[in-house]
Amino acid sequence: MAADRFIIERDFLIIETTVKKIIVGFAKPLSCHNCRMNNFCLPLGLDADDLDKLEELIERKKPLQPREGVFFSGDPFTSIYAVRSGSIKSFCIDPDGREQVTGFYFPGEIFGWDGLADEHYQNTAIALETTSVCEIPYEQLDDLGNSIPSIQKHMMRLISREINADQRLIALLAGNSAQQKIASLLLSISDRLVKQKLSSTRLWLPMSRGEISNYLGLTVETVSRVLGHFQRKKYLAVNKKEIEILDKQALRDLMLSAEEVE
Amino acid sequence: MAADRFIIERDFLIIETTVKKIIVGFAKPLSCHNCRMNNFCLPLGLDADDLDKLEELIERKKPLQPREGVFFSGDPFTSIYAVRSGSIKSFCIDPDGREQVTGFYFPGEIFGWDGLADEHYQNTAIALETTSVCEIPYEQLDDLGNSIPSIQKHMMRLISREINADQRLIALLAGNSAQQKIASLLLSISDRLVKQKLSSTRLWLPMSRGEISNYLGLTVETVSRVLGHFQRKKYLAVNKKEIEILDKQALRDLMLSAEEVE
DNA sequence: AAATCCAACTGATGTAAATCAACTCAAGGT
DNA sequence: ACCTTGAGTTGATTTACATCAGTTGGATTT
Repeated sequence: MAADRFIIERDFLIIETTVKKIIVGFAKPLSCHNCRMNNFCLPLGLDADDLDKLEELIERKKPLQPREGVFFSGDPFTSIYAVRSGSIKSFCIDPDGREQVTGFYFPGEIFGWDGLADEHYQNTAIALETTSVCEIPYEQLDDLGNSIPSIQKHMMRLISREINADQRLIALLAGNSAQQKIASLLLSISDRLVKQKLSSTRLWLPMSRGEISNYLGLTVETVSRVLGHFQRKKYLAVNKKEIEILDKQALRDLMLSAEEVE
Repeated sequence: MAADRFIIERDFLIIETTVKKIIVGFAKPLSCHNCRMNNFCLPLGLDADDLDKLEELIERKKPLQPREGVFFSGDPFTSIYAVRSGSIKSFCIDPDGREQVTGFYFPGEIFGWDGLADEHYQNTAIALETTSVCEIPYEQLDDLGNSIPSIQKHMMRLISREINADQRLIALLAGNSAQQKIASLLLSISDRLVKQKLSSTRLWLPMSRGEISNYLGLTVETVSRVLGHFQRKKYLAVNKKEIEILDKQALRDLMLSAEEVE
């Protein structure tokens, strides 16, 4: 008990007790200027002046605990969000009550656009791990867009990115085998980790096997078996949620053709 | 040969010869005000003044022949399009060269947003039948949006609709059986025909079985068999591309639960 | 340290849909 | 009137993945 102390990890201010760590806030004042992600997040392509104005409306919330929700299906649409650190899963509930994962979001990626059309979020978004997000109130963003055309244009481009991502997923789901789906997801996550200046080959999956299988339209057993198969073929080294990509080219090749013989 | 004459069908001016009809243009000056679709197309929610300004930039192109392209994957992004009559299929080419249908668009629906993010269309869009579209040059639309906030807001809402549609398709592809996928598509098309003030039960599919199967991640044979099955169960009457929905509730029930026994 | 829990993995079996292979039929061309 | 072509359907067979049924191992509780 006497051992409790404050420490700093990443951007977080943390109380470390003998048994666990509790994130209590940010270690330093946050701004897009000093954000690791500013090269491809919301600020991308904005000049310093516009960025300053945009900054004023961004609210940095206190970090989310794992499984904590950002917004829920049916909530009135108020804001879009950027992942600052950690990861987010977004999912909707089918008419028959089943959950369907529609996306995973990593640092620098924007989520929440789905609520714009009818002013209520269609999806629920929850943190997969300890996660911090930047909230951008839409009404204010919209006002800013009306006075600064470059921000407006930028915003449209960001929404369109979501369309592109969704359509890539559609193509993946409609026309690929279990192996191709999983290879594709791993390569996609790997690419996105590079943007965080992390290793492209050693990755840590924040989501469970169940969440992966749901996202890809498979079962947990199949995901498990395919990962096992990739490991046996020395494409991967798998240790629970830790994955090392040993042969990225083999995974890429898998996307292009039917699998070579065993 | 002497029998050639001009006739008018729908909005089209047509030369009728003894053997075939050729569409040569529009029968009357076109405007959103007199468009059958104005209740839920681009104009939705705009007041008369704003609509007038929007109208000025809309180009009504001469009707497209079946299979004719509107834009092609890789083309520079210039415009978005609204279907005025007929239907459009949009598709992309996978890394491995396969075609993947990403959407079907019916009158009043907008397509082309996918090109916004990187200023080149990701998809190719072609007419499934004789089709007329309204072209809205994006640069001008954007300028108009900058001076008229309501148009801006409206535009964002339209893009978000595309996201919602794509995510519904993701959920359909990831978690449903062949029967559920096909039931869902038919119900969706039926709903959209109602907006054209057409029958919700007698419908004509402008796309081939191959295009349906590709869109839903199935094979032509499966589509054919499921339609046959639905016909035997008296859910549908199928005659090539003509479908009559006999038991809409049965199709809806299919979406909610595993199928009842044969 | 034993008991509980749950995510992940593995094996045996079942099945929905893919694949392979005809066959039908309407449309167009010669 | 005959031949070709391609979309659609139907049947037989195969297969990839789901389902069912344990087992394992790490984390949490008692």
